[in-house]
Amino acid sequence: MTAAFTMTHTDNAARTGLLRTAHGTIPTPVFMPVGTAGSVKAIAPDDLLKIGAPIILGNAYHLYLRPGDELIARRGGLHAFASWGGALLTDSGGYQVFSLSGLRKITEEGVVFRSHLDGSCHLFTPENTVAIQRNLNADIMMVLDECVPYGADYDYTERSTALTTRWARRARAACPAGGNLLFGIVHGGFFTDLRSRSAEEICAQDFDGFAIGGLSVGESKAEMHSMLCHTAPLLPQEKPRYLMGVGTPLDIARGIGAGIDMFDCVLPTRNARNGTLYTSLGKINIKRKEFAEDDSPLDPACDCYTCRTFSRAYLRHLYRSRELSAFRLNSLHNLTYFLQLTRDAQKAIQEKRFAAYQAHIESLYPEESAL
RNA sequence: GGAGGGGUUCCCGAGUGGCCAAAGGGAACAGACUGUAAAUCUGUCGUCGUACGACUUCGGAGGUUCAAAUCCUCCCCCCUCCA
Repeated sequence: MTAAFTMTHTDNAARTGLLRTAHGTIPTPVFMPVGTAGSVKAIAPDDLLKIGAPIILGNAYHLYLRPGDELIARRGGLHAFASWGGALLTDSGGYQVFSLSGLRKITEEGVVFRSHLDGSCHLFTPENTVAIQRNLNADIMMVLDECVPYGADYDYTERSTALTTRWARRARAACPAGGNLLFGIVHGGFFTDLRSRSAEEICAQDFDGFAIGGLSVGESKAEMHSMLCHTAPLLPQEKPRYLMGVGTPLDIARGIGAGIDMFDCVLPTRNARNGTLYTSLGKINIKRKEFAEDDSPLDPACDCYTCRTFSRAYLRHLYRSRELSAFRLNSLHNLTYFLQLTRDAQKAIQEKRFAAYQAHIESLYPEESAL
């Protein structure tokens, strides 16, 4: 069986590669738009194709609750149900352990959630989250983990990370190898020795790729960066590396510099819906008065439909008027920007000039770049 | 002509003696958002001042009172009903 991942170029720690899935081969580094409920909010699959998204995310927790993973399975899986021909990665619900912390209880067996939709109780285990993700037919599945909250003390983090490791073994055991890819997740909070131990224990298992979890949970840029730089080199070279939930363009550029291959984040789509847009000139808030009569394109360097067609003044008007097209046009642009960012990074790595490229991105986000 | 109701800070609107620079909503102006409980949330929103504070404001003019958006008098304007 051919390996799922092939590294193609390197430039110091940064690398490019090809990730083979049942729904296409993905050039890395890659940014994966988030489509929690089986839809990248405000964006249809044909738009995703046009902007060159090879893979998107779904979420096991949300899709299990509604409409139900078995209902989706009866329709041929999430690709068929959502008419998405590209690759799919699903999160196990581990992030919801963190984000819905008021609605769940963690035990050795798994996590009991009270549904945020109707309050009903549901048990998520390493085994059934794999089963749910297989019902969805995700090309890449994630093991159930606990995303440790920022500020957790050493003792809590050590116990949580050990539990995530035991869960990872159970998930691997519950999932036949050779089908859908399964990724393990390294935790350890903000303690380097726990990150090292987690990496050792997770990477000793036969996963198809390895993720770094528990970053971008409220810590400073400096803390995140130092934890990333500690952890990324501990992951196997020959497997894909995925930095979960990250991040800003700057975070992504730094992640690539640290040897990460895959990223996902709600930022481009959520911020698009909240009026913050990423451009080749930096971040702008389209709501601002200064754009009221600005007839220039949103981003003169971008060739997305939004930038080719509309002025900043019009986009501001759409946003302020609560026109639904604002969500689509803004999301289309932001996703284009994030996807282009990783494509540009691929090119820079191939041409051995990634350091300069990263420096360029740093210069666009000066207020974030201090370390 | 008669009877009644009403004019509040950009808009709507609460407030009927002091706790009122005046609820609440909207608009406006900023900011946040990182494996999505998010078309969400936060701040500012009379003037000056970093702030304590000072000053001006509740249709207009006068008055009562230690104190008035609130009570009294007159005036201006708006709405409803009856003739």
